[in-house]
Amino acid sequence: MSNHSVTIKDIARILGISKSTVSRALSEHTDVNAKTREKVLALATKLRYQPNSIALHLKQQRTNTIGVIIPETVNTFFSGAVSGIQKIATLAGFQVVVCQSNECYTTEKDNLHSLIATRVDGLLISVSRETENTDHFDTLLQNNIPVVFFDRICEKLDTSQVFTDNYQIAFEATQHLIDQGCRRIATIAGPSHLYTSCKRFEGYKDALMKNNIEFNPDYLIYADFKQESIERFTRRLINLKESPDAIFAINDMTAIEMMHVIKKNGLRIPQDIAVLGFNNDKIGQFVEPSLTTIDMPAQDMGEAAAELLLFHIKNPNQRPEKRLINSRLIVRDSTRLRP
Amino acid sequence: MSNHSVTIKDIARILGISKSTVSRALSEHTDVNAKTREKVLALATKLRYQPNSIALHLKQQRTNTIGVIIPETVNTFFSGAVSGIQKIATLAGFQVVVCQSNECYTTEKDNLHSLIATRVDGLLISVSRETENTDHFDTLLQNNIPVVFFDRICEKLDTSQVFTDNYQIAFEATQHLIDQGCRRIATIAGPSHLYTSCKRFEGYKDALMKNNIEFNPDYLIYADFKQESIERFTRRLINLKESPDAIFAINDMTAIEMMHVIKKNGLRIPQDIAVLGFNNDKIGQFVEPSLTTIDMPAQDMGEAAAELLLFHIKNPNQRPEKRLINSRLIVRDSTRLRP
DNA sequence: GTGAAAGCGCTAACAA
DNA sequence: TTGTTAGCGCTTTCAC
Repeated sequence: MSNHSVTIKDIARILGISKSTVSRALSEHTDVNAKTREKVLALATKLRYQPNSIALHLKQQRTNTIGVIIPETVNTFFSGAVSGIQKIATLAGFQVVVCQSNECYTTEKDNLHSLIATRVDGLLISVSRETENTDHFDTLLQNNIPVVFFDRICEKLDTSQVFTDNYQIAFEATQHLIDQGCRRIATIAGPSHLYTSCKRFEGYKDALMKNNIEFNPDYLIYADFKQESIERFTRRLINLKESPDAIFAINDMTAIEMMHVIKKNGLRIPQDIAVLGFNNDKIGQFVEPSLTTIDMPAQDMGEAAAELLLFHIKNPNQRPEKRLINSRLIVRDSTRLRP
Repeated sequence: MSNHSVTIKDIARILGISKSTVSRALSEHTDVNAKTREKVLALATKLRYQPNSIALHLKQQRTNTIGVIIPETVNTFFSGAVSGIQKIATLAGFQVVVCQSNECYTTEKDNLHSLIATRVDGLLISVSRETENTDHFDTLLQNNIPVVFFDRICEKLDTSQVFTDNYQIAFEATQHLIDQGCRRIATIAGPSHLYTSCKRFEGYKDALMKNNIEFNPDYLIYADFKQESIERFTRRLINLKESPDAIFAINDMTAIEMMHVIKKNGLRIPQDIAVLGFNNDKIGQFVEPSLTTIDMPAQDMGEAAAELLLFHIKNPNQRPEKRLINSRLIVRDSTRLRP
């Protein structure tokens, strides 16, 4: 039985004035007799009056809440992004409801519908690995619900988006490997319908092409991370007749696990195989050799996405915006072959 | 301009019946003429009617939302716990609002107040590292707002709590080090007002005592993780006249960083110094040597805490419950000295 | 400067 | 079975 919370009605009754006067006194806006206001304010604090936000929401038809759909929290990139989102949201007096799709298309749909049902004022979305069809997002556009996609965006949709230069940085990373003397560069690719995977793969291929290195399909691993273990496909790579001299992995955890397998098999890093990660997890500095990686500005992306969303919430009929956030290559020992 | 959403009023008007009949038809509960219901349902789906949950909340004085306050998301333990919470909440039709205290006392207070202000139906809390004074939580008890503390609990408060056997597992881990032949066991302790730190330290000390090993204050490091770097205090340990032969670290990240420093200084693990972590982060398997650690059932704790909270939300005047979830020691190479 | 009344969308007690 | 009415807590227009 929650403490029978005090309402403006109670205050009005006790003070012998009307609800509306109390409301006005509390809202500080309209003119109301200084003495009346004082009395109201005094009683309000005495009674620990707390405005009922639900009633406000109903009145204003807004919830001061933004919904977030991400693949999974237990991924430092996304938890970093969420931190950025929360920071901006809190500053603006908004709550944040976070849902995880667990990389699953149907869960993502469910998340979306439940967030819409609870009437969030806007959404921040990074799509799941499984999401090919994006029809479920049409509701947002149709109903004019503000939405900003970030990182794993949907290019086709005419909404605001915040993303990194996946193509550019993958190109740069591949070029770095080539500059170190690597020629047989393996990579792990996510599903081609996923924005980030697709762009990164293009950057990788174009870097090869620019350096007149033929793309070898044997060096491409499709990671669905479901059945096949990282150990298994790392072994497969190592055992190729012409085994790769570098691996451009999809994230740091995968890179580190691969390094582990490579070392177990008696190969040296980077001399026999150079390894390059993605994400700049803190741990990359402490493994041996330290891991070359790409720093993803997770927090910045979250902040940018949240700012953009708040802008759209406050200014309903603005055109969508695209915001690019730069990532950067961090070279460490796992790829250092030349001085 | 959000799409002028349809209400029961619209349906009623179009069908020429009353709002209440529409409400009843939709709620499937009370008896209403089969044909009327059909018509209502048909029109509702045609118009894509979505009940306005805000109105419902106002009516029912509940929000179907639970608030969560954790130190930080970018910590695999807490993000794991949040996953467990979300799983249970979703199943029960509840939303989850997560706030981070960033290990900061005042932020925790702010989080608490903003969650109370938005009228969450209950709270799940793991206190910040800075939180010594717990008076701010009294509001919850006074206003009868259901709350469950988890992991970093407040023992004094008469509320439900979910925790692991910190004392027991620290004892066991220390005993394991002793069984490996270690005698000079260093440890890193968090603030003594923090439940987990305190219990773990007691377990550590009691294990020493039971084995007639005197506790050496030189081997105790107070980690506030603010000014002093892990590198610096690892060095300090190594350079002691009688340097430790084992370190029981506070979490896996710290353990791994310390391992890095130890190896850089030419010492072998575990021969010169054994290292034991806490958390069972995935990465522990892939570092060299692989890291002995303690598996914390993060997801399980989150689930248990959420279940308990939902129970209290549904059954207002039940007594608080304490729930213990077991953790377990995972022995790997970083402490393996004897067969 | 203040009060009365309507209304946000919904449910539920009471009448018919 | 259905309609009327009141009310959840708040803001806001319109009188006075």
